[in-house]
Amino acid sequence: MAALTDMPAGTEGPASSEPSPSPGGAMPGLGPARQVNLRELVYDQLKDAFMVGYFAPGDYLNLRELAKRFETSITPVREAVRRLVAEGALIDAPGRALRVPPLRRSRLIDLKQARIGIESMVTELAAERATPQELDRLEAILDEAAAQRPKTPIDELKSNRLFHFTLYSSAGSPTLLRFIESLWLQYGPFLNLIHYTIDPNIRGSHKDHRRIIAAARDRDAAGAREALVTDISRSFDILDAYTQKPY
Amino acid sequence: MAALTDMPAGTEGPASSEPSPSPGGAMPGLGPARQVNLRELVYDQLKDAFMVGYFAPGDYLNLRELAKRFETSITPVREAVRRLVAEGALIDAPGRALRVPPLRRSRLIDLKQARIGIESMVTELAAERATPQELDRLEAILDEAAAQRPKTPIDELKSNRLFHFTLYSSAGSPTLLRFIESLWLQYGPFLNLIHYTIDPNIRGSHKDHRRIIAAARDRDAAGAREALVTDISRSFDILDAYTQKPY
DNA sequence: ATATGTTATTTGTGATACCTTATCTCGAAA
DNA sequence: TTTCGAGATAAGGTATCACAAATAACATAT
Repeated sequence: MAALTDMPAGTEGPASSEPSPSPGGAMPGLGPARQVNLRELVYDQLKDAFMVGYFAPGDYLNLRELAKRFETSITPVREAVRRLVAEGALIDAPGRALRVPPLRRSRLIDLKQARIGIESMVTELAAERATPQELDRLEAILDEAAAQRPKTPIDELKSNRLFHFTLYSSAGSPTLLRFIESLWLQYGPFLNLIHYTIDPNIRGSHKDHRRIIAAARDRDAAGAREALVTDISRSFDILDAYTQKPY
Repeated sequence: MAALTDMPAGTEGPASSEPSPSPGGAMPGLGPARQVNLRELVYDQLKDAFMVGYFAPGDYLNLRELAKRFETSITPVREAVRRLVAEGALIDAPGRALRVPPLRRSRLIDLKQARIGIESMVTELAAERATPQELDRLEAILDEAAAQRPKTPIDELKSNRLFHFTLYSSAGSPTLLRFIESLWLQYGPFLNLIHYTIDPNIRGSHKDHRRIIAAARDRDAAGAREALVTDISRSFDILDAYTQKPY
């Protein structure tokens, strides 16, 4: 079904919500206690799996099998999977089957174009609007990633993802941010190819990332955009070469 | 629950698939007979409802009630609604409620920005790639709409939608097209305000549409983009004025 | 041996019952 | 009169069950 044996652990979310002042004063700070539903839990795990390239293009998914893995009934799995279909990470294949979109050159081109178009737009916005604190935070993410060692490919992916989405958040456009999530979800399965078929040791794009931050500090939107386009283009070029090679 | 009494009828899809040559020769041309599932039917109807402004910002939806209307169990309704949530047309409101996103100025600005950003990008692509036949088809859509009379606001919306999506299809980017669908879905409820609260007789944007076609014929991507931005901006300006008025 | 009809199995889809939680209502206490 | 909490009600979430379609495996006939 998939290329790996174990499902990756979910991303550890941002610490928690701020502790509210307790009414009595002696009481420990308590926060809201809302519980999230199974649908969300399953979706989040599947999303993380996609983002790190757990699934490969062309893979078939099976509701009952997933339900067994998540130890739930198929209902929450079904809804999570349906959402992934809505986001383009999965498609309805002939015969009621659920499938990770297979590798097709035209799709790769389309995705690349969409990623560059939207993410560069959002990068420009972020360059114009990011506060110095936000830029420091971005810098810290890169420093942390650089210091981390040993660094697995998954670590690399996670810090890369963290950097990009932190950047994009500064643009202040929830709508476009959602689309970018969808794009990364669709892009994820290609990472599987990069990891397990092409080159397990592709170098990160720290240079480009630093350039983006520097440009943003100068409010140089065009410069930030340019660096971002370079960043995205690189990963797609690797894949593009792959689609031309005979299997 | 919503502003209207009856649900709008679904858009009549493109005629059908081409008839395949029959094996015997004497047999009438038979086509594939696949049936679509209830989830899709419900979703399509809800989508159309959103697109024509059937729901107003802030409306609450109720699964059981919808199921009664569609004469299905809540399961297909639930999945259709979940998809709409994934697409941003609905949100999970406090208390497990499903709600059409309420009108907020920041959201309006974000949507406008996203629509202009993405749709102008796709318009440029379409201007560069559209075949003469496709441009003729666009022209025909406008002619047909102009000839139609009497023209209800819904008719106006439908031909407007047909024009835009036909245009965008020429860009050849399924990924971006999906995002635009999502944007229109999110924009839909604002139409409700325009229709029933502000001005039921807003004039169409045929001028801009003609300009887009003319620019595309000249392969003038920038010109097409400019006309499109004008087109989109107009509708948002009306709403923008509304958000400043006291209710 | 190949082609074709049949059966079994798998799997997504739809319906339903039950559970949990949020909200509302009403009444008792302050 | 106001406040607060118990109970009632409603609604979404989850688990199951039943169904239908598709596929695969099997068998039979030519």
